[in-house]
Amino acid sequence: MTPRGRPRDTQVDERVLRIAAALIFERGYAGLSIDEVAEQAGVAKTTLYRRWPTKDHLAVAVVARLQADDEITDTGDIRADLVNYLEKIAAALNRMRAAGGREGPSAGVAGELVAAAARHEDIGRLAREQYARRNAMALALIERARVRGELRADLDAEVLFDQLAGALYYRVLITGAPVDRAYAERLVSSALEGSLTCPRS
Amino acid sequence: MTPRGRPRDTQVDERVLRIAAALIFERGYAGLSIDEVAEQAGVAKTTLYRRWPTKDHLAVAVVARLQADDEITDTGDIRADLVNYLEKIAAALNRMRAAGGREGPSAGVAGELVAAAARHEDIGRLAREQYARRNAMALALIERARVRGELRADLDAEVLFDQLAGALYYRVLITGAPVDRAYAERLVSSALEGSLTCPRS
DNA sequence: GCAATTACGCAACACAAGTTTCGTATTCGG
DNA sequence: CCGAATACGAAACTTGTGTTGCGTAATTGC
Repeated sequence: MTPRGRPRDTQVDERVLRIAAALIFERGYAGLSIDEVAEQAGVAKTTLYRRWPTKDHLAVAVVARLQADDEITDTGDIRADLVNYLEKIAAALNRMRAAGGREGPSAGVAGELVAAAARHEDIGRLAREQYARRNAMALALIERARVRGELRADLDAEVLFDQLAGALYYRVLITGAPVDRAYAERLVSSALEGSLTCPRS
Repeated sequence: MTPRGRPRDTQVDERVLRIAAALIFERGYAGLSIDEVAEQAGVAKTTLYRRWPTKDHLAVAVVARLQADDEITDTGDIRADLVNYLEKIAAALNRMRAAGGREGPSAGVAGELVAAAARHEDIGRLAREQYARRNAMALALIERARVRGELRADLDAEVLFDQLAGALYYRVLITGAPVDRAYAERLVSSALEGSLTCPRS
């Protein structure tokens, strides 16, 4: 079952992704030119399009390979675990936001990737699978804390994670406010402790 | 201090926005062509670019004019008020998501607008001003509830609103999950009541 | 070795966003 | 009425994405 025809040059993938990463982080998404990548990589444009059908796909591939697989830590202290996890997400978001050398509160490359997921069904599906994987890890963490009595029995874990992750994305993508460890701590405190004067009433 | 030269034809703005709205909601952002809008409106392309310097600006203008100014209701029941407010935000998001006739969990036009805000400093600034206005109204609502004793005195109002609005945006833009009134109720319950087994400990 | 299959490079092309140039049309201030 | 300032229309142009056609190279199955 070996593939029939001439095999692809695997060095091309490596070289192209490296060059594209340099361009996108130096000049931003708009500064990433397919023609320039092809020229710098010494390949024809058709060779690029054989691997990544659009510029969006190439950009997603570039960013995807930098995303360290966020491993989750379970120390038994749900508050600390959540803060650590959110800090990893925030770091990834800040990396993407910094791409392009912007200074202001721009969402940078992160905003373009959201649009890419909206434009192409396959990118959207891929992204949702990634988020589902992450979500499952976080839900498992929350579930363990619930079982051992740290969290309420009638907890809505899905909503809790939406609240935490959503607040980070909202600030980066929409309001442009900063996200750092201090914010993650405020966020977890607020979500865990609630807002009512007299809860469970 | 009347402007010097020939005045702009105000009918053009109206006609162009109407045509652009029809195109963007029927065929999505990619199906919005400047050339086609100009042709259908019976004006030259330069006339469009005099008013909206990029396609992104035109798209933002189209969507902005449909956004009903979300008025906030203060019934004295913070839970009900928050649910109502979130439902209005969700309705606006669902409208944008529906644009383009997609079916799947795509973010539709909403994703493109996020990218537009990331690409153009002025659009980003405008958007942040809008969100700041909305945020201020929500914060005032929360503050009143806090003063009358419904909410905790040491509440972090900024984070609370990020949690609520952020979860909605996160689902629409990132995970593609649905947002409706039932979800808004789960969200408010979770945020208000907290997650800890024994809060204030 | 030979046919089928796939990859590659090259060049031309289609298409849309955005720009430039230039001639003409309005409006205001004097 | 005249000149400055701005708007409009038409057309050519630039740039970048993405496509197509074709000749050539590499690999597999036979």
